[in-house]
Amino acid sequence: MTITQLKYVLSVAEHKNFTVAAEHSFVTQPTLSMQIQKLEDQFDIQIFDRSKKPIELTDIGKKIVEQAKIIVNESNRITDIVHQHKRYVGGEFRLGIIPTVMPTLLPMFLSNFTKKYPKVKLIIEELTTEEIIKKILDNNLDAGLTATPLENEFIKESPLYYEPFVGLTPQEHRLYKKNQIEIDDLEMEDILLLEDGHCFKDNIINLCRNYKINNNKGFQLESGSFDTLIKLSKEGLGMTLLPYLHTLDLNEKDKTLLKEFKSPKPAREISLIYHKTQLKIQLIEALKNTIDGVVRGAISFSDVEIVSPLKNN
Amino acid sequence: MTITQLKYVLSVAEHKNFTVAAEHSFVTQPTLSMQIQKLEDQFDIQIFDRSKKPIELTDIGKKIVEQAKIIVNESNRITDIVHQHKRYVGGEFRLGIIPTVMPTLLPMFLSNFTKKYPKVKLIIEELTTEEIIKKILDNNLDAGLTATPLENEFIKESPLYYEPFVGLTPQEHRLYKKNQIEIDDLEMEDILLLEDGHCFKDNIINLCRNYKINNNKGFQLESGSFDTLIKLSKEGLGMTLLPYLHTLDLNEKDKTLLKEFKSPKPAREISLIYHKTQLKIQLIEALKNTIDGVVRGAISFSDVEIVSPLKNN
DNA sequence: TAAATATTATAATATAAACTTATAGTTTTT
DNA sequence: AAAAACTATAAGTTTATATTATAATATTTA
Repeated sequence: MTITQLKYVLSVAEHKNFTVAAEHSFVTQPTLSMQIQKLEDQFDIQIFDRSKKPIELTDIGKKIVEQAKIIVNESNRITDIVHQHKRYVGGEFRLGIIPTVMPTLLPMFLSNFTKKYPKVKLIIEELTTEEIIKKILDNNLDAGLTATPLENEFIKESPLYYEPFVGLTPQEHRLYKKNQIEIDDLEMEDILLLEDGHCFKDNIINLCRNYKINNNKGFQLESGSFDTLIKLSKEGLGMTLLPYLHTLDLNEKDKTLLKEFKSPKPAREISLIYHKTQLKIQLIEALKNTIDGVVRGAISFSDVEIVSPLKNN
Repeated sequence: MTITQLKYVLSVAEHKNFTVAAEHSFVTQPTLSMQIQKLEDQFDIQIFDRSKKPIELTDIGKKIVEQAKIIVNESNRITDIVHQHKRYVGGEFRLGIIPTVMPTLLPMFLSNFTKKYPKVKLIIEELTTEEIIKKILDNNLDAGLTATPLENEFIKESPLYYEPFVGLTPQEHRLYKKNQIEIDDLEMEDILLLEDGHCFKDNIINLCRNYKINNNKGFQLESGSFDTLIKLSKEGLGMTLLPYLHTLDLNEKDKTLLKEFKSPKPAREISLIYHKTQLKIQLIEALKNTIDGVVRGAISFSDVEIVSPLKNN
């Protein structure tokens, strides 16, 4: 049994296909077939049920895969240990970021980070929370930036900042006259939301849920970007809610439409999340500290109330 | 990096000598040197400081060794998983037993066990508690039978039975007339003890410690076997204390000299101990159940008070 | 201090393992 | 029924691992 063989097993278990798994392992398909057969022969078991299409894991195969994950993970940690000893912060780092955080946060820390840690190759993907969690669990991402808490037993969350929601009300809106708004003021019917998949939408739904359950508007209109929502809102189709950092980019005229919430301001918690096994932990720490540094100046609210980003909560 | 290389590193770390480590790994010394060099080159570090005699681990080497232990351990677990799936209980099992348990307990379960699990090759060693702990930690033993509690953070204890101490008083002894004895009756000066290294001796010392601190007899006489102690005792050199199971083997005449303790009887706790990582766990369970079965008939005291086997407690 | 001993590193070479290309054998899809 | 997709097998190459022989170096012993 070799670590390489175990990696091949994990790859096939992930892709349910020898050919694809081989490509991802940078070897040819016969290599993979042979090595996995060797492993199966050695223990006199079948790891995969090749009669099923797509290929399935056998019962014992599932257990082997679980243990293989542990072994491969622990063996990856050796590199971590060496890097830590050399105080070397480098290598690839795959970071997933949710769409509603990406455009505001990324520009704030990216150049800082790459200047400070030039040997790190940051590979950033814009993904939904669900995709990020899945990829972290499958070891296809090293960390993610998402709204929290997520309540996933295998994922560790390290909160970075609390970002209040800010209302944006058009002039003709019933709340326009108010200086500050309250959660009780909100009515789902006249709030414009992002489309499904954005956890920011779930944040808002959770925010309102306790107060108004019905959310059947006369029209259904969901967009993928805040800019669209803002435009629609200004046309009088309803109010909308923005994350605080997004409001910093608005022009002066639009800023007059903003309405802060009364304290404690409802806010979303944005965290760096990563696998509990904490691989590449020194890189994670570096990233955390960099973001902490840039965010501290821009955003610091003391009296906030965290709204969960989870669905069906 | 391969698991084999890591095993070589662990072997050298253990034996502090490439040549000896090679023998224990069943390869030649150049193989070991080369493979370890390859590992060192790959990470561009030195694992061993070869200038020191005997060889020492470098700082980073120590960390590598710790991680290597985890990886090797977790990879050994694959075999466990396969065996468990096949409901196969077999292979080598290395068990350490302390001298004061060996002669009484081993005959009780050995033939039962080998009959029930014919594919297991039990390798039994008589060792002191300290040796057993060390060997379990170094993965040179799979489990041990010792007095507990040991309070070792890496070792799990699974109590098997509670074995009361029984006094043996010669006819001319001041306690001979008593029907039952109490801890307060004991005086270290007239108790014959096993020699150093036996935890049973430490049991007795702990038993007496709270009542009489001074243990300076006019003569010093410590033996390695209970049989010698019994003979000496019968010659009038003092009383002695025996573990309950040992008293079952005495002849009828000697049995008249036995004195039970008043309830709650002071007793030692005998446990099956093994590494917290629980390798070969199904074999450990098998052994536990077998011993449980044979012991249940022979020994079952409900009202006992456990005496610690630890020194300086 | 020199010789003997013990120990690790290196070189040359053999053996074994891992990988690739080519292709056969299945199953699934069109 | 033909084409496509996929896995297994065979033959041959490359790479990795191991051995034997020996050099280099330090440590003991005489």
